Amino acid sequence: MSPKKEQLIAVATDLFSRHGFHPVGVDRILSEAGVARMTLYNHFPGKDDLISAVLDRRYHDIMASLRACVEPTSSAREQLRAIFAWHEAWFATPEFSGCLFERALAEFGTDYPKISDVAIQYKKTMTAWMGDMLKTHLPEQTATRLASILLILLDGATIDARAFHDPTVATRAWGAAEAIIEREIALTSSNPARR
Amino acid sequence: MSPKKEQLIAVATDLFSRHGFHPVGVDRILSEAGVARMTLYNHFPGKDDLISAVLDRRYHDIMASLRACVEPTSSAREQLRAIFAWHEAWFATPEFSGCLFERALAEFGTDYPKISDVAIQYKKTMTAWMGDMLKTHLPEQTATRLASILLILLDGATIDARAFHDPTVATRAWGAAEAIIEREIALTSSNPARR
DNA sequence: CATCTTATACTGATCGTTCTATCTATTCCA
DNA sequence: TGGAATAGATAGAACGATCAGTATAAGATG
Repeated sequence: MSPKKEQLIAVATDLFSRHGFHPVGVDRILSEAGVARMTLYNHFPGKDDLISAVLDRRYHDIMASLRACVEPTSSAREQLRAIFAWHEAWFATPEFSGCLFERALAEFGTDYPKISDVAIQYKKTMTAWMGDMLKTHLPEQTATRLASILLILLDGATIDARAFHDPTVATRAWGAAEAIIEREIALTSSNPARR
Repeated sequence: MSPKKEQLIAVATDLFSRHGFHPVGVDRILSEAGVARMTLYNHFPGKDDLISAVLDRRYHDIMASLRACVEPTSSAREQLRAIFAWHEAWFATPEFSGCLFERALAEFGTDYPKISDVAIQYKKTMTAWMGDMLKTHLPEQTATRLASILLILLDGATIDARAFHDPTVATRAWGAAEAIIEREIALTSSNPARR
């Protein structure tokens, strides 16, 4: 990919993260990236598509970073713990400013599919991934329901970590997740009929 | 309060809820409210203050609505259940479009205190309220930690309910909350030394 | 030669905000 | 009861700034 296009995405990601999508104008991205106006419009039909590209990039980066943190050979619980730990480390990052997908959803709603689709896909992918981990210990239906709860915990933790500038919410979220998982496993194993 | 001011807040609330804060211009609020330009600027120094007033109003409305749903004489668990049920009913509302406080935080971050303070105050109030309920059954420190988890669950459920257009996340969130509370109560009562 | 990037000027629209001048309703005093 | 004073609301023009996007032509790189 063109280095100019790369830099546009990188600078746009930084600016959008710090100030939001609407408040950051094309002009600012251009001057901060040191790129000419027409170069942007040669690579992207419009600002919407730049936003979309930023979210796409972010999606792949995050998934790659997450997968690198999760040892596929370890137990399901260990893998889930790694996901929550990844979030805590992320929250503690100085540049942490919430989840870009959530903020895109908050600013644009679900009316701009080009933008919101990535955000929703991210949620679905995470839920499915965690669901797969849980299915090694739990019946499918239970695992799916539990995964949706884990997503709620991760999303809620991300929101509150930003609002309170407090990375430790991830620890409490993981504590809650562990309690729920343990309870469900205990219920299932003590009552094999549920399998 | 002046009826014109009232209507400005009402119309602005509706438009902000449906489209976000940045995309809705002053002109649109004025024309939709049938109010003259200068009338707005006589009541509010600027758009920021109108947003702030909208959030303030929302804060008081929500707290009043919540308090009306929570029977003060019933048990702590019943009160908490009522809070989660209130959220589920809210999610199922046709005009539900996420939490306006969260969306204000997402759009403006914590750099505009006039706007973000209300959002953060709402979170703190909710946490303290739920913490007080839990303190009737649990030691203070445990109750505080648990309340922060309940807030995570409520915030996460609100986010996901909007993203997936699915009000039932509230039910799963409450199931998780119940599990965590039960476990904590069992732990405390079986080990009085923790009191 | 061809492709990419550059700079600059420009479009038409919209942004939040201010100004002016007129209109309407209430209030207060004679 | 009548008339002036006051306050609030009105319409509409205009402000300078910024918005996303386009046009054009020269410069760079291979």
